[in-house]
Amino acid sequence: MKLEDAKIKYIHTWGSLATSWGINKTMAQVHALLLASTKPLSADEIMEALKISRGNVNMNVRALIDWGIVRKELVVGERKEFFVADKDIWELFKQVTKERKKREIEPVLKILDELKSGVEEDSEEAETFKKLMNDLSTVTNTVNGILDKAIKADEHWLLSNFTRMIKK
Amino acid sequence: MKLEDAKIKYIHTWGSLATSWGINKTMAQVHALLLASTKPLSADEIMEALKISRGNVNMNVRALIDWGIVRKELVVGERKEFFVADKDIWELFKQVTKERKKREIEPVLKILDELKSGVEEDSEEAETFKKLMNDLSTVTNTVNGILDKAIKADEHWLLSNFTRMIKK
DNA sequence: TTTTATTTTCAATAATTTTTGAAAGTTTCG
DNA sequence: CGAAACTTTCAAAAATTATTGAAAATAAAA
Repeated sequence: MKLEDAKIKYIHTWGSLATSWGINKTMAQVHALLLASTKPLSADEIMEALKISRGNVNMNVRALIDWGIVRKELVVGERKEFFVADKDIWELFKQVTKERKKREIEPVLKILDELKSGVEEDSEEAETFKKLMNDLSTVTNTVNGILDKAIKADEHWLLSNFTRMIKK
Repeated sequence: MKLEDAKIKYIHTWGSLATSWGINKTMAQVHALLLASTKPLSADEIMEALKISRGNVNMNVRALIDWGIVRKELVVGERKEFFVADKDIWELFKQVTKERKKREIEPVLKILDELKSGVEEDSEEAETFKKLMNDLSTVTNTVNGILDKAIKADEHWLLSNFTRMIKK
């Protein structure tokens, strides 16, 4: 397979994985492109590579920066901005995990707790409901805790400790 | 707070969490409704509770059954079908994890491996690319392995073993 | 300061995903 | 069998989400 074709396939694959996990496809593709690049890329280069508009590049690059997984890099003698993605994939994984936890999981946990304690009634139905809120909280909290640990862990810990643990 | 209001808020909350993780909102809401119900519900009852069409109920209930998290239940003396969701939230978590792994993660791993070994070239750029494929594989494989373990674990193992491990 | 390059914004448009609802298909019952 | 009860399908419509592109804003250079 030619490198160019492999890159295209990789960018598409990553984009559709992202889509099925609720992440904008173009955002994932811009990130994938930057990951695979040996040098910083300008907005024009991203436009050209992914055949997307300037506005779209701008919005998605901003979002990636906001997520903490892409940064600006100055190129000497150039006036425009260039962008790079950190090549450490563990760092990426941790950063994405951290952001999603913060943005999506934690607010839900808060609401579940409010609902659990907010209902005074104690009919059978209310009890079922409270138990459900409690169970959902427990699972979500456990998952949240595991993710916390993963975020704090270093690569070595994740690879050895965790990996050893999960191999029966 | 009144139970009815709490239920509505819970169904909405769960629906929007699902949306941000790439799961259809209505599907999550139907599931949430069944979870919170003390008795099996018919298509008509779901339509009424969520104010959605018959076709929509049918499609989403089918999808939930396909995911293995909802099942039909016969109600004596009734001709129509009734649906229930398993109340064991760990079971739900494991089932959803299993399906997403199978449907989304594993196919991507396969492609990453193909791409890693499929490129013959060995320029600097090709090497960067192969390293990237390798790193993405490693992280994805590790995550996949952790999920595998979670799927096989029983509730007790998850709660004690895993929880203890993740608490510093 | 003025000009030029570059980035940002955002209303309009396009693409995608979800939902509807009515017709067709099934199943059950008399 | 035929009718009634119920479920499924799917093309069209609606809703949501993503993208464009040109104008406005900003920053650098002259």
